[in-house]
Amino acid sequence: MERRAGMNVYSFEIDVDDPFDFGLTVKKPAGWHWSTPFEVLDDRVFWTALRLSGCGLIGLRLTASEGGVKGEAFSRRKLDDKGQEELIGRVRLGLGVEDYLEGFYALADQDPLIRRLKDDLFGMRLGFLSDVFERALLTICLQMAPMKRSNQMMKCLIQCYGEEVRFDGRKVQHWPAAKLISGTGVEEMRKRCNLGYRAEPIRRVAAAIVGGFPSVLELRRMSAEEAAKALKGLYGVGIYSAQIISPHYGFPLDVWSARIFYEILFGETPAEPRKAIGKIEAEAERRWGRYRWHVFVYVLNDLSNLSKHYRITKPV
DNA sequence: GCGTCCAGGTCTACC
DNA sequence: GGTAGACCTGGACGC
Repeated sequence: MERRAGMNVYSFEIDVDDPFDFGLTVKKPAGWHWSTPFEVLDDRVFWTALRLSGCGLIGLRLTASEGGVKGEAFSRRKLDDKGQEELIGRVRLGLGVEDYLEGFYALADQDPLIRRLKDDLFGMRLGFLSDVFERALLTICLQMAPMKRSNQMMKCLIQCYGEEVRFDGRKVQHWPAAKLISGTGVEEMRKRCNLGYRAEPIRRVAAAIVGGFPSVLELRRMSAEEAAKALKGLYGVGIYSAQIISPHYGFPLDVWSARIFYEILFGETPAEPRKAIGKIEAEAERRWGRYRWHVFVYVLNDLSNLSKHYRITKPV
């Protein structure tokens, strides 16, 4: 641990087995953020932020290295042993250190879709850095709204209620803290960020987090079923959102992804995608089994290439 | 310019 | 246990 420009800097290294592509992992081609929409990738260096339970918001600089990643965590408060352990656990989860890409890629021998995905996005791991509250904000904003409006709501939440951390000559804006949102009026949030009915579930999820709801690392230690049950207990979080938030592998189909997977699996556009979800889930389970989450992430990040070979409806 | 429709789910009431 | 209807808002679309 050293001091630099008024910040405590904790350096660490994380080994990641091949295949591993750092850039594809932290900045997925479809544009989904790894931790916050305001993080920055510049060649082999990535600046982002995350919130640790005992230390608040910290800045994170990650650099691709031989055999993995070198990291520096910038914090106002010194990271104690518990904080360091939490940090390493979160980054390992984010980098998908335990994703079993070899098993997924082995399917390429018999599945032409996997072969194409492997060629296009070789080394992309599936993890995400964000914690339960940030993932819940994402999924609630995605509900019943076109992508453009979802992005408007998320960016407004960050700009109106979020925090920023300045470190290493950079500034990164990050999601609001659950404690702040749990104490903010529903009506104020609704009007300020045009959240509509979503303001109520956002405040109630925040209150649950403040009340001791399990962190993403704690959910990881549970079974997939236990984690899903806990998440579905949150007001505003249903089956779809729970699968997005959970660190266990799922197959979270909404109307948009259901349409895409139906087109890929059955070669035609479904008249009613929502009603086809059960059929798609069954076929995905049969064809890809435990790797259906791998397929899900790879497909949604490879649509521009896949659309040259499959008839895929463009998103709204 | 104005009215209508509907979107990357979830909850609740009702049967 | 299954299902219809309501829910905010703003952009797209037709006229």
